[in-house]
Amino acid sequence: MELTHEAGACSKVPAVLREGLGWPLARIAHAFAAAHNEALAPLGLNLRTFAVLVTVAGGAARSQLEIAQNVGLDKTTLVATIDDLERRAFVFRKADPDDRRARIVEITAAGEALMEQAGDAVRATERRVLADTSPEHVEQIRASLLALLSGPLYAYFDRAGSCL
Amino acid sequence: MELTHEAGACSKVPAVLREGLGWPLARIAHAFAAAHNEALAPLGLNLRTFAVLVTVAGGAARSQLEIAQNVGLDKTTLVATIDDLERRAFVFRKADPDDRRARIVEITAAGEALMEQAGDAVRATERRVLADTSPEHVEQIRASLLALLSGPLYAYFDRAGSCL
DNA sequence: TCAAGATAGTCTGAAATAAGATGATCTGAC
DNA sequence: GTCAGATCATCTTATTTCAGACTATCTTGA
Repeated sequence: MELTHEAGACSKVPAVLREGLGWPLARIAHAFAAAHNEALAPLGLNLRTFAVLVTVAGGAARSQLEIAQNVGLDKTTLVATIDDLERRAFVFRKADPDDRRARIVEITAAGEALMEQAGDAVRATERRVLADTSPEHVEQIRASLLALLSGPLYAYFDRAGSCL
Repeated sequence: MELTHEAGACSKVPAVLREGLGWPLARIAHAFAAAHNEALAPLGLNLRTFAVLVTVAGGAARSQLEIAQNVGLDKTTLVATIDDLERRAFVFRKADPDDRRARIVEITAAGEALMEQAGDAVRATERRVLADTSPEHVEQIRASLLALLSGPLYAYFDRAGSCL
């Protein structure tokens, strides 16, 4: 049935690791990230810069800190990420009139265009990588994953540190 | 229902990210790793050293490279990890009589003892973090995740690079 | 036997990561 | 008003990570 590769790929992995959720999650998330990064590389992006770009575009996040928290990045890492995107003129910083400590980050026209392309690439990658899995099943996995956050795992969700 | 926190935790996350599997996987895997690392820290271990320790103990992996591939580590990273464990006398390297290039890594009695403790800690963490999720559901998620490897994602699974 | 290429482990250096410190600014209690 | 403490972005620094080079060894095929 479906688990063809489990034996092949994981048979030598100790039970303690295979039986839990932590190790499978880590490995599969890593594989996913690799697929996305590969798809985004031709555009000069990776999963992280893309995530920041769309978050900036969305406009839901006011400050840089808020962007970092939404996406799941360390504040220090975000500075470098914005620097990178700003250097290439996909976003720009401007002063926040209401709070002179804060910087408002906005997307440029070039950034919007790039984001469109990148969004297509990301969606295409998801489709390609999940080609063997029915949309219903994917949706079910997604819901299950997000549901985990309702439990005690939530305490670890918004920790500092970069997940991308 | 179960998705209480989805709105709270992810409402500001752009749809492109939330709709796919890549970003949720990354964040949740990161949260899981944080929980495990926290639990293992008092023992002087982390998810990576623990994974290597149990793999060595399992004896299924002959060489260092094989350990690295099973666990999902870069070979360079593994050298440092083994160095660390060896310095603290939890494992030791010995010459492979059949291949003088290779080193056989074995666990010590102290390593076995530590592994027992660490295994308990890891299992307890999984239970704690998944307290709100039924064992059947957990098992279903786990099976779904591993099943993804039957598809095109498998190509990215055994890539070089450390996932832990 | 020898050469060519693959493979195991290690080392090096460049890049990425993140904890903590810093300077500027805001907020609230008095 | 002002002072103490919180907050935003950034910088500094120590650590981690990983690609690529390197040595030693094995394998294969002439």
